[in-house]
Amino acid sequence: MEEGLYERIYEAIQQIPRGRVATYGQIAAIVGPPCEGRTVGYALAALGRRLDEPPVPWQRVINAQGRVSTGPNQQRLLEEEGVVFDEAGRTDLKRFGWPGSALAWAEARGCGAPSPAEPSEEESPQLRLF
DNA sequence: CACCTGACTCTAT
DNA sequence: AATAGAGCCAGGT
Repeated sequence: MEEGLYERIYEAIQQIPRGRVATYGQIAAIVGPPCEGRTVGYALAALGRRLDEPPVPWQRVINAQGRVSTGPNQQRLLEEEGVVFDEAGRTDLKRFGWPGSALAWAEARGCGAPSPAEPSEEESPQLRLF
């Protein structure tokens, strides 16, 4: 069953937990090429004319600058989920960014099974929620 | 079948 | 830090 590229994008977005945000680029990375940040934006733009079930939490997708792309309404929806924005309308992706994206990305690459021999482990991308 | 639209990201000034 | 410009794809009419 061949689903459109947009469908895969929607599913990736549906994996973003409440109170957490992901960037367009992040979603694109999860879906994989030829999906790019803008493609995600295009897919979401098309959402306005489609009712999906379950609904796609489009509000949790923001741009790489940590700012919403659709206007103050989206920001308000996120604030109701607990996401905090500063006066410049930016949020700290280190705190509210969806950390699960890295895992989803690895899965998409078929790296579900960690290799027994993993040399370079000197520098871990330690995700600190603080 | 061709044309048009659309919610991004990066790099350089 | 802010602004400007270039690159790119899928879906609907």
